[in-house]
Amino acid sequence: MTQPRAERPHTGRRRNEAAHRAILDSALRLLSESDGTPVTIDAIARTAGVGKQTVYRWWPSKGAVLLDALVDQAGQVVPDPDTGSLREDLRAFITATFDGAQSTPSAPALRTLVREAAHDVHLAETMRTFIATRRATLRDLLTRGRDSGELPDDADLDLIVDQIYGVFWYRFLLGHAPLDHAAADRLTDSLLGDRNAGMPQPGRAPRYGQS
Amino acid sequence: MTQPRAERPHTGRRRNEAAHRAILDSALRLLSESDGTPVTIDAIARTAGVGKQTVYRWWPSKGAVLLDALVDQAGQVVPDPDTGSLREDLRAFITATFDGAQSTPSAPALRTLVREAAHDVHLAETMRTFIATRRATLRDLLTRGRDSGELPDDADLDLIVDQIYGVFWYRFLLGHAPLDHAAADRLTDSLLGDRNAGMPQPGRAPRYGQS
DNA sequence: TTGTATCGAGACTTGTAGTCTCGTCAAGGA
DNA sequence: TCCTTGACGAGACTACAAGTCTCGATACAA
Repeated sequence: MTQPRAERPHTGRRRNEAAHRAILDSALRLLSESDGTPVTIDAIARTAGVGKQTVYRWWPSKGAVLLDALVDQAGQVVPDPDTGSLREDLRAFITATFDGAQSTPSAPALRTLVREAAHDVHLAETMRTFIATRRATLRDLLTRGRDSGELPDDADLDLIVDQIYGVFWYRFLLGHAPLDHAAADRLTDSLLGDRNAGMPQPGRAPRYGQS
Repeated sequence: MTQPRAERPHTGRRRNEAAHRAILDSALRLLSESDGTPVTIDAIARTAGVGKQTVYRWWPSKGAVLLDALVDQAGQVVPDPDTGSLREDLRAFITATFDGAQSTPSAPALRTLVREAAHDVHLAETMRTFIATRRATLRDLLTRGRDSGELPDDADLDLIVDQIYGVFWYRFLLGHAPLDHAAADRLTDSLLGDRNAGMPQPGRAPRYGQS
């Protein structure tokens, strides 16, 4: 794992940042315009006015380009609301997740990306870590809620996380049902108990102690 | 849509049922043994001792072969318990769904199949209808529960269905958390209210009337 | 000016789905 | 029995996409 860069500074022509940007832009555009058919490297390079080798000089695989394009525009902003109320935090997180995937022009892009990930090991791995940060944030949010007594001590946080992301991906990929604010609200209430939304209730007071 | 078969009975050699079976068996075996790499038609035909054209004489695409192989061995048996208790019915349905996908040797096969479906329109469509029958059964089960008052009238049945299948597919495909009986139980309780599992409780009595 | 690394361009290799062709084989009809 | 018909195994072939390789041109620094 020697780094030759440390020995000799750099000679020769520098990498072209403009080409880098053009590739990302083309990738994102093609991804957005895709009707489900996979986006090809040839198409990306051609529309970016760039040689294929240039693409592979910056990224190791097609999947890496596509994911980078999407991340680049979506930003790495993970919502992490902290209003003091678990219910409000959760509602905000779910709403932001739903909105984030739908409002941007990247919805079809993200769908295409998932399809590509099914065959691209490199992309699948990168996506997993991308998703993991969001899962971790959500889990922290739930942990706060459990510590404050808004969730019972024996609540299965992983199951709650999976119910949220399960519903999200399931509806996002199949598109058979909406991912709107109403759905976010109902999902929140379903997970925290929908009969007493926001209202304190004796039978549900915080419990300290192992079940 | 004329049926020439009605005019002239049939002449020539008949289709070989043995070849048909051999293809399905080979497909299923390769699917089961697959480590994630896609199963090729060449491999199926070769291990079945059959020409590629014979495969395409029976099925329109690779995906059709794979799905048929899986359906053939899994059977079309959709669990539909009716014990009189929604909670028990739901628990049984979820447990059966979890078990069905995992206990058989078809778990890796099903995972591979989903990956293939990402690129095969024909397969994706067939799979959608396959899944739809299961969704419908689950929805009927929930409707029974709502009619009997075990679910409130304003319960979002579609959301419950999606929570169940969302968690199922999410965990099945990612494999980061178990799909065991404990998980099925917790999911059931989460959806019906986990604080009073099986016990009648005044504050949660069935409510008739729109919210 | 010269050495070096990147550039655009495109030929090339590899792998796979699906088609086409060929000689063979089985089944029914004449 | 022989002939027609259509399925059979085998494999060549086409189409297409990922990724590699090569080439002459170009930009930057010593």
